[in-house]
Amino acid sequence: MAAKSEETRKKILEAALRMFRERGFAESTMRDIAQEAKVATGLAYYYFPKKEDLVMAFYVKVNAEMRPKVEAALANHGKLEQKLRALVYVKFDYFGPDRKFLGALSGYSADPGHRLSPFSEETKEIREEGIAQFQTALERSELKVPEDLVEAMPKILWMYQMGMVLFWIYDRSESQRRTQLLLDKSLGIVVLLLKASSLPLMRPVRKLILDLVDVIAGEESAVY
Amino acid sequence: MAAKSEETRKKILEAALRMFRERGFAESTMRDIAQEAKVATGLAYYYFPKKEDLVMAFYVKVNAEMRPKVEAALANHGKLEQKLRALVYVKFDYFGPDRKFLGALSGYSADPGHRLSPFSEETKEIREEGIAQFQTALERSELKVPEDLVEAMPKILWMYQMGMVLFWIYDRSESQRRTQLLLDKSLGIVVLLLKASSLPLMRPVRKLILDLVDVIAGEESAVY
DNA sequence: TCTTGGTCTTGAACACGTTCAACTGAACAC
DNA sequence: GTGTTCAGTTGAACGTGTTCAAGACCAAGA
Repeated sequence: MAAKSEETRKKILEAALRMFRERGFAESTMRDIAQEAKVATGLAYYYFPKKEDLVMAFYVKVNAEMRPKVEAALANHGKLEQKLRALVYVKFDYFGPDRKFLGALSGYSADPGHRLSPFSEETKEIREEGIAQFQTALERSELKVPEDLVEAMPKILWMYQMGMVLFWIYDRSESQRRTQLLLDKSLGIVVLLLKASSLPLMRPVRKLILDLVDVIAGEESAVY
Repeated sequence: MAAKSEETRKKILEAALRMFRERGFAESTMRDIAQEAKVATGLAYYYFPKKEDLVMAFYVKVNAEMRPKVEAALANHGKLEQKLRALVYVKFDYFGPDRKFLGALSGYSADPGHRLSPFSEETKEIREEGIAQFQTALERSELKVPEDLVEAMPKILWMYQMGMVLFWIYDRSESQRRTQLLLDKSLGIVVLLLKASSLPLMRPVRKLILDLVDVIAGEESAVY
């Protein structure tokens, strides 16, 4: 029965996450994790070929757990600003207890070649789910996004969110007050810019931005 | 005599850089480096307590070697756009042969807590020298930077440069054509925005941006 | 010349991520 | 029942970054 195997896998993952939270990523050795899960070292590697894979599993787990809250945040029509704020806060809430341990990881975040990077092939599914959230947020908002921006806008907003999360992870101010501030100040600007972008006058500016997005997020691109 | 010691240090550093370039950072073991330098493993650690310290030494070395070229690029008055482009190109030229090996490192780039990050305490000196370059570029340009932006503008431009370099490092397109494109498209925008920012009408916008910069780059901040 | 005190230098040892050959036991075929 | 297979499991072993106790070397003082 596959149940037994699944059980073991779960036991190891849970031991790992417990340990990551308590002491941090680097400080938790695979030996300790295996011991905590009461299995041999090798077995941990049987289920998670790399230590990083434990982190990938963590991403997936948290992502799944967040889903209902995200859906709640997007449930009905409403102001875009509030929806964006809500989306970001769901992430802060769920990653909250792991902020410190995420910090240890996010060295990788800038390297799109690294599996744990939010821009990597391996995290593609999670990333696209994230982008889709912003698409929904836009659709259910008071804003009419210009036709030519419809495709790029969710990506841009997702990027904005990643920036916020990254800043939050490294924010050493008490209760991450700085992130709070940054979010307050920048959200308004983002929405304002979005509104302004609809003006007919702005057509050439939109073209410019789209070109940039194309280069940055394009097919054979470095990032994404 | 300190000369002997200096000699040994240099020998080790050179062996390391040679090896990093040939096989990459992760692939060069400290044992190999020491052997290549014909010393015991422990001695490499005597001069460079961590493997990373070899990289720090590399930063410092390249930074020093770049200085004359940078000064040449900034020598006389001229168009800002050209100066900015020149500054970025000096970096590309000097880091060119090491693009691949930089990629292996720049995992760290997002983590301001990591010594090798361009935002860390350890790289402060290099960073400030870089920011000063942009200050000079602004001073010797055709542009009159509004009083209230004088302090922040060099930092913003330095950030812009870091973005370009990061993108370049990960750019897998042939001859980094994408970076080329991005630079072409974005430089114009940057200069345009800078010019537009001088309009009296833009005062409140400037205030907004300065607030943002304050939060992001402020004292007890995460970044910087 | 001998002693001393410091700077250099050595290689073995340690902890960690990771690999692997060997073993166990349950499911299935006959 | 006996044999076969294979997912699951074990712990020893390997290569890596890093540490460290011990020794070599050398300049300066006696």
